[in-house]
Amino acid sequence: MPELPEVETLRRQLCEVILGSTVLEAEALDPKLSRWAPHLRGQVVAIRRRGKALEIDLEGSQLLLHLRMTGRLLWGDGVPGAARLALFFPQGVLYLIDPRRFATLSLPKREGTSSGLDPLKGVLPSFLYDRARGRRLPLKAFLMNQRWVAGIGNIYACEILHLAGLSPFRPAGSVSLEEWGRVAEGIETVLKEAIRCRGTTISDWRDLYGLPGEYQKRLRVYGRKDEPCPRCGATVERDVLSGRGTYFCPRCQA
DNA sequence: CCCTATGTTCCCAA
DNA sequence: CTTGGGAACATAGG
Repeated sequence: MPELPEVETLRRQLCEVILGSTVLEAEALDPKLSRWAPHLRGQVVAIRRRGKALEIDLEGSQLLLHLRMTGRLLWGDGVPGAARLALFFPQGVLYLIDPRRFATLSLPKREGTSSGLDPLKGVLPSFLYDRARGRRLPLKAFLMNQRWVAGIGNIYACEILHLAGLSPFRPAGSVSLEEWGRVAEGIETVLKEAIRCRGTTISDWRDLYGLPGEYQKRLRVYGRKDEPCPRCGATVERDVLSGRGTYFCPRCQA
């Protein structure tokens, strides 16, 4: 579920609640995660976001948490259904909830240059142009590949391309420098606005306190098949691209 | 039963 | 070796 805005929302809320606090005990409710429980102890020294993943520094260890499709973090309030992990703090309990059990814990790899840019730090059109040159994969698949820009998933890719007025099916290598400028602007506009809205709740995304986000009210095309395009009034279409539902306006996304 | 789902990784063919 | 597409992972809901 979570893309960059949702993970960034969680990161900020986790900093409010557990940064500097101490994990007294970790309990793996899902055996798939039991090997990590012993590593989850001690003071929380830092919480960073790497693309869609959270990197958590504890006194004696460093772990990378990726929520994948249905992972959620919830602060306190009794044991929720589909809980896979519980972290006990003096002031409350943090649960990892994940019905499909795709979420992963791992040891972060130290790599700076080979991982994708963080879109919140600014993306240069020339960087995108250079990386896409000669590639025939669809523009939307390029944006969703975490190796170039890290954090964009299916919903926000659709929204960014609508704002930029570009077809998701365009070969990435055919996009001009001027058009990449519109993509870069769309990335910044959409992701920052979505963070201000605390993410997009279409089915099950909730923030750390169980509250839904607000960005679903602002979606331009995602989930709006057969509705009018907010820019030109043409009918929004849905197609499948790289196995993912893809929403776009056939008139103003060239 | 069918299809769909905010993600990543592995396998395979070109 | 590189590129891009599709299946797999596991579960719930329409």
